[in-house]
Amino acid sequence: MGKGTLGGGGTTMLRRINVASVLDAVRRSAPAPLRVAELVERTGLARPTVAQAVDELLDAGWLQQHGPDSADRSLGRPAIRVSLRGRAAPVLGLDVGPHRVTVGVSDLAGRKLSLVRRSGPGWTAQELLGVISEVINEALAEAEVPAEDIAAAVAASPGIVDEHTGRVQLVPSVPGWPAIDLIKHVRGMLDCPVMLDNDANLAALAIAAARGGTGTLLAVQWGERLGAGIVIDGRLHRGTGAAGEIGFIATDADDVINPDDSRGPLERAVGSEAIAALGRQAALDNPQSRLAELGGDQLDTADVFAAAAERDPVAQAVVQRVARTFARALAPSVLVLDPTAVVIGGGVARAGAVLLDAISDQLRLLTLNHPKLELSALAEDAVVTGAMRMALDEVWQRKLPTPAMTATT
Amino acid sequence: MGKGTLGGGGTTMLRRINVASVLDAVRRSAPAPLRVAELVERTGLARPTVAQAVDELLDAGWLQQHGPDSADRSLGRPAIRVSLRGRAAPVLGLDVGPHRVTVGVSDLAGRKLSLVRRSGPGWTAQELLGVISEVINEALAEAEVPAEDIAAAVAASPGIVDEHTGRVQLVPSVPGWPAIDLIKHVRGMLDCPVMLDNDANLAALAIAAARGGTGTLLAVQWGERLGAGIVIDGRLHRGTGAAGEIGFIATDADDVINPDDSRGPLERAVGSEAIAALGRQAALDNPQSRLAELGGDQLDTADVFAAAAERDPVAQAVVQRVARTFARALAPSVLVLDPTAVVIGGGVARAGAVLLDAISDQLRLLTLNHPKLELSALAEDAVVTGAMRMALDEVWQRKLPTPAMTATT
DNA sequence: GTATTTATGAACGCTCGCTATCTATACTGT
DNA sequence: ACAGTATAGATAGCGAGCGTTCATAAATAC
Repeated sequence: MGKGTLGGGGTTMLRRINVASVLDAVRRSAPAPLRVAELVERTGLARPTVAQAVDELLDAGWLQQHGPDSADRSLGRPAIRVSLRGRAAPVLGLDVGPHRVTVGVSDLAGRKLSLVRRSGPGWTAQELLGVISEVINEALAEAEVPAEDIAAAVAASPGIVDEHTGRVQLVPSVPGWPAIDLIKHVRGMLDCPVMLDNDANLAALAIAAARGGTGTLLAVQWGERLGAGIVIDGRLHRGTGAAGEIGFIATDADDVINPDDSRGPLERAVGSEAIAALGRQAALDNPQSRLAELGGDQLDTADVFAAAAERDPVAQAVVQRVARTFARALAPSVLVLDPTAVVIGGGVARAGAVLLDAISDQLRLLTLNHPKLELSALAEDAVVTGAMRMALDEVWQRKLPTPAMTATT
Repeated sequence: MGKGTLGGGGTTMLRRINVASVLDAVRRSAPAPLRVAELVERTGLARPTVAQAVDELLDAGWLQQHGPDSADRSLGRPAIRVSLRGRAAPVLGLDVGPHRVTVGVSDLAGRKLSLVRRSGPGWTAQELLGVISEVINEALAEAEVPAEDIAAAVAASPGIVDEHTGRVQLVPSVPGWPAIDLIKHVRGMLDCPVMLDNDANLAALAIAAARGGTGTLLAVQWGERLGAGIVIDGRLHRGTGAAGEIGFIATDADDVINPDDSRGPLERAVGSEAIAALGRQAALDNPQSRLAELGGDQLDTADVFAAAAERDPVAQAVVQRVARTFARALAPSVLVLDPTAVVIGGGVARAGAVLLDAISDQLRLLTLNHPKLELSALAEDAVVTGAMRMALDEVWQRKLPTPAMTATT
């Protein structure tokens, strides 16, 4: 950094671009190590250029050198192979909910270094901050990463999050929640860029990453509340900040949103609470049914799906009704977005094929292109994984210099 | 172009980047001409670099030189000023519908050079091709642009368009429509990249461009049929190819899509035909009303809105019902997309404030963030304008070398 | 043990952009 | 009318980076 060629493009920018190009090539093939010759081929650069870039990246700690692996025996002199040194810039993801705090630490290549969960019976806002600190420290210790090494952190919170101020706008069902300043708290521990985002958004990001780069994904988080994240070609769609709030979709012809109510019509109709309530009612009306047997007095959402899986007609009717309501609510968005896939995660996703097939049948009647309908394979880790993913994106975007022009407004 | 440094990034790429950077700066300030000193400031490059780039661009015909304008008298030697030479790469936009063909030619800076419309009473597919040729030639003549100069062309067609093959998938109400190969026909006349896209998409692109760069736009085209285009931060959202098909949103609790029917439930409920039908029925039921007076036997969509504007309660009830149905259908998508603005264009948009206010009232009851609701200012030219816009984007994307890395998959 | 294959390392020449200097032009003030 | 001054354009020298080429090292196959 001898000369301060601040904004524009000089010859030193060219070097940075090429170094970035090499780093990017290594990243893409992670975790497989690459030979220099392969880098030459993939980047299209000349060998000395690549070699120089590799040296620089090795010095800076972004790459690590592998000894010639015994398995890779070819003719000629064995090649030096390099791969991403994940610990160069580990990132931290944080999933905060009223009843559970999860923290994950990931290395640059996206490998999980640690994952720590802590559940509790509903903390107050003050207690929560203490728990968060503890869990973060545990996760750091397990990953053997010092706090000051963390290059970026992303926290997930329920509710609508203002992307820039990092404040929670719409309140989840915890008193004092919007008052706590998660970003400030985490930044006090980590000294790195800290971002906050909606949990459904982050889950969507994780699922999209697992599915591969392109296409449009609508990822629904379905539990007590209902939210969705939209990922288009790898980028999160935020709208003005409240995109994906499917919980507030009206279900009845006369439904109206009450802004003071923290739950929306669809949540009241098919949230896990509502499903359990429907089940209880059906069990009361049909005391002989398998559903009534299974559930007993404390009939649960899971019981409804279990009974339906056992072909209990009463439970099946409930599932049918839930699926119909959900599909009718979602169909307009599917028509408008025309997503490649719709993935359902969250607690209700554990219902499995019973629910999925019913929704699929309904959705097929209401849409033109029928997107793939799947259950999230990531289960409850989706949100933390997405948080780590977003932190990773942040680090890479900072490191791989987006060529000046595109950024220029 | 001395050495064929094919893919990678050498020193010649650097030059290209800088030239592109200069060109981009000129483009942004179009149509205002720029002094070299201003270019130096905006690009952050050194003066000799800019000077060389300007020379090169002048030689290549992308820039044109202005004499020192008398108005701009400052101290010192008068500066040479350069601006975009629009005719360096003019583009052509084409809007083809069953009853109307519109062709526009635009220069690089987005100035319209010509716009030719031709209406007819429903051509056959074969006649249509002939009409298209004629109108294109007229537009070229009026713009004084030889056909071989056109750098890109985009055609708009109703129906769902496969982005890559350029085939129309879903059939509009013209026999033989999907059989005609618009792209092939136009390419035969122009010898340049020709693309085909959905008309609602292109209208959305035009409206988004008129509104300015960022944000999410949901642009509804509301006529006999209903479609919408989605533009996110200047980029069109296509989904798997059929995004924005709001015409197929179900309106009644028992609606189901019939894939063989070319019109969807919402179109049957609130398309301009349906509005007119509702009006006729209301007039029959209330022969004394202003609506019945206005419309007479041949009651029209426009009559309904005219009567409503004159505060005829019968017509107002019809408008209210249409607005309610439309808002209920659109609300879920507004919740999911959370757009910055919803703009309504197409024939029904001529209804004006009467309809808009009614929709706005309904939508306010059903969404969290209330997007701006507006009527399209572009009226019937939206589609051609969008087609030209997209052709322009294509030209610029080809000319401003997207730096290798971002493009690499 | 020799030949072959593959990867590494160093030296040369090219192009490009930046800094600094010089020249050209027109307005302004006396 | 003439000199002063301020701004813009043209030119030369410097430094940095990339690409090409040649020589060298290491391991495998015959």
